[in-house]
Amino acid sequence: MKTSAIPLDQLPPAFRRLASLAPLDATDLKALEAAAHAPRTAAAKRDFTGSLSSASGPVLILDGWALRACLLSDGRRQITELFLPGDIISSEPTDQRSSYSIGAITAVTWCALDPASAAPGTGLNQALCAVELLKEQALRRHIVRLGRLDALDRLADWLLELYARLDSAGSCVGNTMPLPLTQEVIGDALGLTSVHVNRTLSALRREGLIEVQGGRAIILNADRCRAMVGLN
Amino acid sequence: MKTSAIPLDQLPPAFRRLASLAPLDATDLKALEAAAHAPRTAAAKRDFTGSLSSASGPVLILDGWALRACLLSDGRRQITELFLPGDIISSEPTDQRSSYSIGAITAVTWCALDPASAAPGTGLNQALCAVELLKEQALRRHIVRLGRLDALDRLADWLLELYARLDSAGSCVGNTMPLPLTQEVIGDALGLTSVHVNRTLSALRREGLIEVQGGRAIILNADRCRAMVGLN
DNA sequence: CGTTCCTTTGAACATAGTCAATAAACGTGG
DNA sequence: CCACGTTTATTGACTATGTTCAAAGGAACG
Repeated sequence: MKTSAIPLDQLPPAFRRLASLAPLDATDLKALEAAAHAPRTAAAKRDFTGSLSSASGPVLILDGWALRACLLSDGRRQITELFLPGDIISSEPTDQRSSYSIGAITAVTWCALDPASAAPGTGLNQALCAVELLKEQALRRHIVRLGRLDALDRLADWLLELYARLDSAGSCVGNTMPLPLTQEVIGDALGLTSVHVNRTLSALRREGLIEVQGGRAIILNADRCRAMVGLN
Repeated sequence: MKTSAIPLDQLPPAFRRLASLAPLDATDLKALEAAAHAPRTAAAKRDFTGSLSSASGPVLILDGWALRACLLSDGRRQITELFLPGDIISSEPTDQRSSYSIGAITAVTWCALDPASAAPGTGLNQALCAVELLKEQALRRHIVRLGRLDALDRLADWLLELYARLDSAGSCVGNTMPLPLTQEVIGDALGLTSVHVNRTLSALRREGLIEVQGGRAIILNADRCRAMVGLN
């Protein structure tokens, strides 16, 4: 039943990301395309927690960058996750009081997947499980970053993770990746102030490790970054 | 089929925790007891990552405290999760290179659950899903703590979370809970040094908020703790 | 009873935060 | 295409929170 040899390179990033995690057959792709036929959008910088609750199944990011953040009573916030094309936003039932919210960073296109199309045994189901697993690993990794890495290592390690995720969706060119984030957003993700992010980015560039500028990041020396961080 | 009215109070903590998350019927309890009939143990302070791989299904902590930690190349470590009685240790396939390990804090008793006994639709399945969901929420919350709370708030918020988890297993007496952790372990969980944990614990006591001593913690003023932290 | 691990405390230091001011980039409407 | 207002980036000086190093006192355990 598997029509293999789907031309990965021609898929849009969101589908390509999923296809990179599990073999998707024609049925899976048809289901994805059907879901993507009823796309919803969220404007840049807008909270769209509310619109998500209308979705019955898993929510798939088709395009754009989104985040989950927690607001503190003094106005500061901590971003716990970024959602890129191909990512799934899990529903988080009940615990709505805990003041987590989903926001769009850039303009975002998303859709709800039909639970039936991701029934156990399908490639799509495998892919969604893999995404979920990766997300949990990413949460743990972020805990390690925030708990034990200083600003330089934290930023380097985090940018490398983003590169890997974007690359698996085919969104990177050479060692360059899109990074449509202000330094303030980066700070909110990494538990730093935007001022300190700015200084740390300068340091990364000065060291010839990573260059961030104009909505893009260039990994100048991945090996040296990894050696510096000392994780793995 | 549901034999309701199971006397919660008489269940051992691990079962009680699960029963608090989903209604368990006699079949569920029988399955749990069967699994617990083949208990495995890990000595205090020992790594038991290896023994877990022999388990075919979900691993349930029956007794004792365990942790998942990540070791850095310079010897420091970050604890990402604590596992208490009633918690499930998820398997983490493949990604074994990432140097996460499971260790016993106290002596630990655990068992592997039969996947069949937790088939979809059973109460046990619901309970396991609920545990998994709570764990993911705990990971996010910890990210917020590490990213945005100072040592005092971090410690207070974390101890309150531990209290809630222990209480749902029936392990607390009044406002007192067991806390078999050295200040070094607390530091590794919270991204602090043991020295600073010590000073911060003094501050918590001085403020009349929480008292930690001799393997126990007493929540002196939960409301004031929550107000101070400013999360939720 | 001695050894080891854990806690407690002090002093000096380091990393990151705060406040503030300026410059650059961006978006919008003329 | 330019002028203007707003957001974002950059830099400096100062402060604060947490770390490091070191030493000493307690508690636990064989």
